Amino acid sequence: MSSTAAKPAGAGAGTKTLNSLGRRPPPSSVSSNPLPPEHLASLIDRCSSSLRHILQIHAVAVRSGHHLHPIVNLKLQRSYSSHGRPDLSLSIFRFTPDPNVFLWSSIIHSHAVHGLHHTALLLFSQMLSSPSAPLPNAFTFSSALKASPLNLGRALHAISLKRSFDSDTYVATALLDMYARGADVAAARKLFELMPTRSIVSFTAMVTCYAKTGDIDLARQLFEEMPDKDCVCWNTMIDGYTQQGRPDEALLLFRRMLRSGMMPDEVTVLSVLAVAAQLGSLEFGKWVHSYSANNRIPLTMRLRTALIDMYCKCGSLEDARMLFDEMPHRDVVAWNSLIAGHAMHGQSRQALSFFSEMLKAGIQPTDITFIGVLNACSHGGLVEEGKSFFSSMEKDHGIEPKVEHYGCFVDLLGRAGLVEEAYEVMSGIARPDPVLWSSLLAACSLHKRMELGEKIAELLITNGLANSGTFVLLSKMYAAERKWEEVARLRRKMKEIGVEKEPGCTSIEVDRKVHEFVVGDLSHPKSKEIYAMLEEIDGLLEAHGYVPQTEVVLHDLEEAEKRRALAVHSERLAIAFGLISTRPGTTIRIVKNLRVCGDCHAATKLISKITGRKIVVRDRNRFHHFENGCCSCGDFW
DNA sequence: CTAGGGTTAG
Repeated sequence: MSSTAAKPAGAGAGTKTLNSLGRRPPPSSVSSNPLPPEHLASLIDRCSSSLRHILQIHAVAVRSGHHLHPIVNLKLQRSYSSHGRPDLSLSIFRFTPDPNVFLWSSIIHSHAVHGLHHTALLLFSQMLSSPSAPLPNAFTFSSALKASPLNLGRALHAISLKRSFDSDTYVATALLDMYARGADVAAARKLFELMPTRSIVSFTAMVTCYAKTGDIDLARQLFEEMPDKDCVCWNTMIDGYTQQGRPDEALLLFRRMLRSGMMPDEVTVLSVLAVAAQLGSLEFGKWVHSYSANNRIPLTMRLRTALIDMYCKCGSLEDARMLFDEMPHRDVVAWNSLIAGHAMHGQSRQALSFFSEMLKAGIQPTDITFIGVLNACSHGGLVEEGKSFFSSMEKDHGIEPKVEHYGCFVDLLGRAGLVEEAYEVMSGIARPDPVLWSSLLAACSLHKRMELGEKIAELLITNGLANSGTFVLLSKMYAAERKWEEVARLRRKMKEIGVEKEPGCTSIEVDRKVHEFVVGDLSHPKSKEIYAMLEEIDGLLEAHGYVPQTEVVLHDLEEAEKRRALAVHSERLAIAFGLISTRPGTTIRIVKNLRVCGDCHAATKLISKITGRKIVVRDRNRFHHFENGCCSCGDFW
């Protein structure tokens, strides 16, 4: 056997490895420990779940001089990688005198799976250029492909053809995955169709490709054609719907998965929690939480963080906070969720205090952290703090503001009425995003800055960047000034270029069932009771001095008609349904797909006072907590 | 003894 373990260089190299791990160096002479390498290898297999044990076995291997035995060495390297320590894997590799093709393939793979694509490719190129290194085989190629971008991947594809690796189903699937990542659907499909044998894995890779490029229906079609389904392909399909913003279909598929007897894993739960978060469905989110606890899904960092995010987005900061406090360690992602969560609930001071706690704990913020921080400032109207955070992100933390940060910043200035200043910030950006202009337009609408608003809207419309929101905001400004002919002109224009106003829709969850309402909805089985309740509320509102803000209505109607139009907004229907179908004193939680309208905001404040109910409203932008006649947003939103 | 599909935060 040509084991390298006997080479004298090995022991010295091993000493360095251990020193770099901060462990005691081995004795200078090889110990008489009789553990044979085969025994060590099986020990590694059996202790693979504990990094501590692996480190101990590594020490024993060095003491007995077997650490460079090719199998022991490889298994140690793989163990470190599977524990998320490619750094330790690399250190083993560096101290191995003449790595064989197994170790080369494995070290490239270790970096590729951890997203360290650059290092993986660097190692691959070292392998190709080093005269003493072995020739790469199909294993090496499939690992290198995992780290390859489209252009390099095409070159590797050519070499694969030349060396007939393409008939290897693993290489073929890795190629398919490479094209899928590079969004070359045509190439991926061709590979898939020409594959001699299609495994469940290659099917899943193709389904992923369709789902990621937005063709979710084609993905579904292929999914249904799969002869066998495992947990991964269910997860792919469920998450595809989630990512495309089709939570209802994700949910239906999840239910079907459970019925079929397939056991969900952590990834399924992560995806389904995102569904709960999208729907704002606290009951369902809680059900998923207890489901995962009852079905032995390990409560990993990722799962805890996804739960925190779900609880924030479903309106329960208390549950989010409890989970956060129970975390054994908190990484930046967990902090980000907590900060963003408090920002979206308008708890700006709390969010900022979490941010400073995080810095004190020595956690480096990321670009995402600053989105939460700037959002907190924006929702709280904290202009000076916002400016100072915006400038400090690059200065103190070396994070260059992205378009999203400019979005938050422009929003912050605009909301506070500093539209000119916001305009100046925008002018300083090379390629301002239409989202930024829309945000500024919203500020102009809010602060009745007609002239600038018109200018921005024109800019958006003439550049083909306008969406329904652009027209609605502009219409709102004209309607406020009673320029009905302008409003009508806009409506014609919308028709002409085929933009449709997104219909407002509000949902409420009662007894684990989601009820949806649109404006003037009569389709609910309890419509009669709902409208009776609405009428009762209207009477009470009037008695409490409520005056409808008819200026928010975008049609030139009689005053009485405007009032009627407002009274049947989707959020009112949902609240009325909540009042008749939940116990007195309980909190009513509703979710609206658009921003809550000014009139409904005023009415909801009063309803909370009259009925003594807390009402939590999630709109497109943030949460409003109504209690005893006040809203947590302080009427600033 | 090495290889292929799904993963959280705005």
